[in-house]
Amino acid sequence: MRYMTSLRFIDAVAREGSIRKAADKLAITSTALNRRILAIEDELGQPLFERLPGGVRLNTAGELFVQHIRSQFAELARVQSQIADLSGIRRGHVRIASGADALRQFLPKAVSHYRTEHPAVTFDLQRCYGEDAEARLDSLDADIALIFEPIRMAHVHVAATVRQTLHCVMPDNHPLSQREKVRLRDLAGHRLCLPKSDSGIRQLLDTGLMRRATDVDVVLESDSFEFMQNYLRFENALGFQIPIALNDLASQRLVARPLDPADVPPGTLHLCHLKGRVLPVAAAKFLDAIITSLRTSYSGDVDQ
Amino acid sequence: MRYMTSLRFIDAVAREGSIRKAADKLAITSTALNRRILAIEDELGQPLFERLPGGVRLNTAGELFVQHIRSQFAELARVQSQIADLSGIRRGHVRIASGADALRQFLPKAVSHYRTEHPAVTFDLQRCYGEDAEARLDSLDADIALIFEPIRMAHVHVAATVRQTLHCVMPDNHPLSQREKVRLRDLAGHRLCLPKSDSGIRQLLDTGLMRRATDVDVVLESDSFEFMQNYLRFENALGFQIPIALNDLASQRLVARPLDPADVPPGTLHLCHLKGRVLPVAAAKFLDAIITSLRTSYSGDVDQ
DNA sequence: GTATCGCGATGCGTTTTTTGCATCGTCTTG
DNA sequence: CAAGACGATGCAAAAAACGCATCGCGATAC
Repeated sequence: MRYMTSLRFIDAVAREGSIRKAADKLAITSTALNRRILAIEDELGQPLFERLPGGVRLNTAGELFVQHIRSQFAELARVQSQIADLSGIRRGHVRIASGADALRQFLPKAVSHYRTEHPAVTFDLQRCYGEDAEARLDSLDADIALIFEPIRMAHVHVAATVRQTLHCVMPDNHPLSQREKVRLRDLAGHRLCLPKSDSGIRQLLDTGLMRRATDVDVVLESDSFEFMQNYLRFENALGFQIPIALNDLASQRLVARPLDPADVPPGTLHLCHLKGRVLPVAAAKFLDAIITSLRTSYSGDVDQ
Repeated sequence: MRYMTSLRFIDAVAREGSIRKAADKLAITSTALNRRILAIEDELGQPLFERLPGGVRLNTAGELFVQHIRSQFAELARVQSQIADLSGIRRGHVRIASGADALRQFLPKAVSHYRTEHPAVTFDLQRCYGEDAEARLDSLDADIALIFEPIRMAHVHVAATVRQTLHCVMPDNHPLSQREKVRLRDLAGHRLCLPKSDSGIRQLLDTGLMRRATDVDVVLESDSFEFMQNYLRFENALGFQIPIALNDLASQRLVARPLDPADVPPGTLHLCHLKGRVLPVAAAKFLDAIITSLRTSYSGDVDQ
């Protein structure tokens, strides 16, 4: 939308922290950009940026205004999506922030399936660490977030949750593969690969291990399950993952066994959007679709 | 705000139902206006207006878009007000839709008092009949509405209510002026002036009269209490009003006596704004102020 | 302490966009 | 059937936005 150019520019400057850098990204000269900002500040009656020697930074008024700008973008997108929906062809753009878990297996399937039905809908998948997913909802850089334990920020709305029992992943010839369930005390004496401590899986494991004071042999920490998955065979070690992130382990000659819920409480995958926000049609429908799809895959474990 | 010009134009065309008429009002030529609209429709990828022989009319998409535009205006006003508030100036504009009742006495006092404290805040008082007040909230033409019985539309939020006992107004030498309270049966044999049937007062009276099947002598109906007030002495008749609308009756040699609540239920004055809307700071503060002021005047009868 | 570098602001000529005028085609109305 | 009002469009003038060169200022490097 042409008329929003100045607003987009301000948003860009706020993000870059420098008029010249933003101008580069926007492919205009810094003078043009500078003057647009001065013009808006003039109309508003007060500055939006503090001028620092190394660039600019939003002041309080600017903070408010940029927030307003972003919500306008989101609103416009919603209305456009709604209007497009009128013509029968659903078009639109869905921006998803997710941890690595859902990005592995579940989201690729879900997105591709949705796109076969609505080819005019495009997607933006943002891989997030820690509470970044929630932050992106907040800054309106994402419409939907899939977060596995825990929810830290107050103003996200959880549309649905999926309980996920932690699984222990191991080579198919590992002694523990004989068992149906793995208990924490079984882990003693085996080599473990753990996710890094900011991951939800790790936190669940830690509380379990803490409670049982189990002595374990952690040989490796990584935030890439990809890596771990390929590593396990070499060391004949144990990894951990939740069902939603598990794809065909068989082809890699791995198996997954659930951890006893008595030892490690099941974690929760949260499907969220920003509280109080009305999602664009495309995003709302996609959210519906994945909730339905999760309900069929994890029937008893989905709550709305 | 300059960047909103096109949006304001679209809003104007939607209201006027004709590009040429809107262009006149906006003091530009119809060609310029026409082209702006074509440009936006082009960007949006679909038309917003149906072209009729006598002008234009919003189509469904346009309906959605104009609604979006108006909410953007309101949002921008709110943010501006909030930003202005930061610098301590507290400027702003408050638009109030009200029935005649509160406009007589209460609002003039309240507005003038508020303006002594915040001289940079300006006001727009809209006198409304029937459900027009609610409609103006809905179309974002008003920030606050004061409505005396009943609330008809679903999407107004009632910030506070004031119970108002109906009073009987009469010349100070009228026989009924001797009583502390007036009962409905006392009205028999006296001449009555009633407000018109779409007024809240009339509806309360009607239900009361209906219930008691009281036989009354209605000599006059008017929707102007001003008129009635000046008329009562001539006929030695009885009028009806709620306390908030009563000003110095003494100077006109009139008195007011409450109707027994057993006969006529007390009415309710509603202080409303649009549900889900965040009011501009100035409007919100003013609303707070009048609620506080009502609380001191009608202590027991104010609910929030 | 000084030179240098990067930043935002500004004057000025140029380019792009917007506007107004004249005019067209269409539809309703008398 | 003619008159009037409406929105659309070609074209020239006016206005706005832009890019270039340059200034002043503060931080940083040496």
